[in-house]
Amino acid sequence: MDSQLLAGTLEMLVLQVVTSNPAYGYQITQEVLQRSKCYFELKEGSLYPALHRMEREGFLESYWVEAGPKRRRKYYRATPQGLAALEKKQAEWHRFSTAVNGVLGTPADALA
Amino acid sequence: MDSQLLAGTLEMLVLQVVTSNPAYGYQITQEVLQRSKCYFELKEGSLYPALHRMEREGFLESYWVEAGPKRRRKYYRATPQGLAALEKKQAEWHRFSTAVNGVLGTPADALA
DNA sequence: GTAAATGCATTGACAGTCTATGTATATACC
DNA sequence: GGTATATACATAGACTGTCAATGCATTTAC
Repeated sequence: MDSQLLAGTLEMLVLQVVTSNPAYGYQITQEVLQRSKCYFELKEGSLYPALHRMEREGFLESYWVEAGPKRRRKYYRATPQGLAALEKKQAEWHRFSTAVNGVLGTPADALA
Repeated sequence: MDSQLLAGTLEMLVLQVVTSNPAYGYQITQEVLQRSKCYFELKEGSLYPALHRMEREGFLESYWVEAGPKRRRKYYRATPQGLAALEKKQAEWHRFSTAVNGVLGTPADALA
């Protein structure tokens, strides 16, 4: 995983995951790990600041769930603003990757 | 242009451009602008530090060319190490974008 | 003659991820 | 019973890299 590259996409990835279903921190790391075929190994130092940031921005809501006598999980789900932000970020990602491939001269049919 | 996204790819884009032909700073910005269909508007504050950084790392070589009685252009070209770095960055970019699309659930045939 | 484009470069602000650390429970294995 | 690993949240300081702003100067178009 390239952390420089991650910078611009982390929020989009997290939003995408919690849009399918509400999820808690550790679960999000596992879900992203799995969907990316072990490419993205999210670190706590990146994930939690991002979650708190997006909650402050109104993209996410959170609630606690008891998961055993002494274990709590903090679930996050996307708000309507979060959904809108996700769509915007997806469109931006598409423009960006198209632009990069344009500079690289990559033919479209090489992108499988 | 999203500057967060740019972060991880700027060096690759510059290397790609000067690999085709040696180029000077302003020319690189125009070439990237054109190849990306006006998506990437490289700023001096990003480009020049990157050029100097890559020259220090041995990825680029530079030489001055007179372009008029009182105008000089500083051309950059990729070294063999720069070429190797470019190939590595391209492979990393490919893995990265594949991973992102995997998380987004984007089907391969949607990537044109 | 004057505005815009060309050309190189640096500085300080800012954003975002990383490593390292802290605290604690749950599980698997011997 | 003990120990290592996985689970679970969170923060602090280091580090990297882009940005806006600025500076200086030449060339071109009107």
